[in-house]
Amino acid sequence: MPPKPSRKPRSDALYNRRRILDAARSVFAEKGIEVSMTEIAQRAGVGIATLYRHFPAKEELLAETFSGQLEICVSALHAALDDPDPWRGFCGFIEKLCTLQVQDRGFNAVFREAFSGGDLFEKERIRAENAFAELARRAKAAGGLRPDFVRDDLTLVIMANSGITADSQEDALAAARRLSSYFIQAFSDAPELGPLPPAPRLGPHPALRGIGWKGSSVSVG
Amino acid sequence: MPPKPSRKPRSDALYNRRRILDAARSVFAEKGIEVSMTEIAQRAGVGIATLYRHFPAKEELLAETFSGQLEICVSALHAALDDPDPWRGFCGFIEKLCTLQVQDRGFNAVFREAFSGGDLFEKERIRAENAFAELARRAKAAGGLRPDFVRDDLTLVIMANSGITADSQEDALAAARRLSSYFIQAFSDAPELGPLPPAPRLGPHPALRGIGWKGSSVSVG
DNA sequence: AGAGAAACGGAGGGGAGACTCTGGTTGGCC
DNA sequence: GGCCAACCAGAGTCTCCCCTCCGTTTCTCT
Repeated sequence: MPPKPSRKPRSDALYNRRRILDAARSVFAEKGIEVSMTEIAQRAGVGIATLYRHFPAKEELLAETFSGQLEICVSALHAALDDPDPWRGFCGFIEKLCTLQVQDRGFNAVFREAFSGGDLFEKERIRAENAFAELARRAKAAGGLRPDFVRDDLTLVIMANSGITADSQEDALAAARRLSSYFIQAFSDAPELGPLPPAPRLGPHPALRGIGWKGSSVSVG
Repeated sequence: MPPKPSRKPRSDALYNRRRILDAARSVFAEKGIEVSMTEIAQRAGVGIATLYRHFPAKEELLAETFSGQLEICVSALHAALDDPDPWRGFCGFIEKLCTLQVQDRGFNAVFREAFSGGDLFEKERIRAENAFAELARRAKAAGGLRPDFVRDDLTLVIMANSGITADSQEDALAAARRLSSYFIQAFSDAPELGPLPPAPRLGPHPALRGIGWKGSSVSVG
């Protein structure tokens, strides 16, 4: 189809689009990608039809919302590649990845999905995987990373980290830090007993839930 | 309420109850706890009302279905405590735990929920946590387990392992084995570069999905 | 074998969420 | 300033899922 020279979009449309994306980012980050489109529209202060005019399906809203986060991830990877010490860059990237992932429930889900078979960001994922493979190669050559580390271990880290949840940001962050620290020590080819970050408070937290059935306890009615 | 001396249940009722539990176990294991009650009833070969007669709420069906799995877990913990080498028992338990969890998607979700704040198996969870703390104490005292390992690190392992998925049982099992091996090496107080289990094939697997929106790709209709 | 209660099965109530249809409203170009 | 298309908003549809009501079947006890 030829590029229809449609007039440039109206200013209110651009304004609403921005508001929708901001609302979606914050709501997805806080509650995950299962929140309803209605809730996002309310948070953005627009009608549900306006939301669907800009993003005809939820998946497109997700893609648009998290492409920025993905860019942050990719630039963290490039920063790691620019580090003169590849092993230090590798460790920093693992930590940054875990941190980014745990601070945004929506990004966590989308990112995990992308690395476990989804096709949402397939092109970007493959580019990032290749860059990471290069980082791992250098870290093995320069020393620090164990030689039997493989590319799929990155997926393992992402999947494992995606399981981390807590009812407060601080707890989740502490858990992600501790997990990444354990991973890094396990990935090291000369493991010494380095100090771990403080232990996270993970459970029990009676206020979480999240499976979604009706009754809240086992009381038989 | 006094124990009403109701007559013993009918044979067909017991038969159906057994069929329902078998079907629930297999369907939950295969597809997770989000499957509909209708699907479980069909798999069991009973009507939906029969299912609800035996288990008035989905939560009760889950509890009944997975109490057996939990028992397996607890007995694995006791076996670990009976091992004359506490560190070996500890490592075996971590591996067994990861294996059990990844082989059953339903158990994975329920177990993860129990350890991250749910109250479904709260009593059993607390008992198991205390037993595990004793195992960890012995493993520290006898040598093997690093001294800064804490009880909540068990929750960390469970949460991390709950993130593992793959589209085949073998891949998931391989991933869980590799993850638990990494964990054990990170938990060791005298880490030596032991061999890892073979690397898992985790992604990309185009057939997974699991988020649950309508459109399957980004094609604008 | 026959009565009666327990169990069975499917239709449907109630709610939630993704997505559209129909008017009213407003910004951009002449 | 005026026209008109683009835009906005809420009510409505369609589907799915948890759970219940009621007529029918089947087991059990005598």
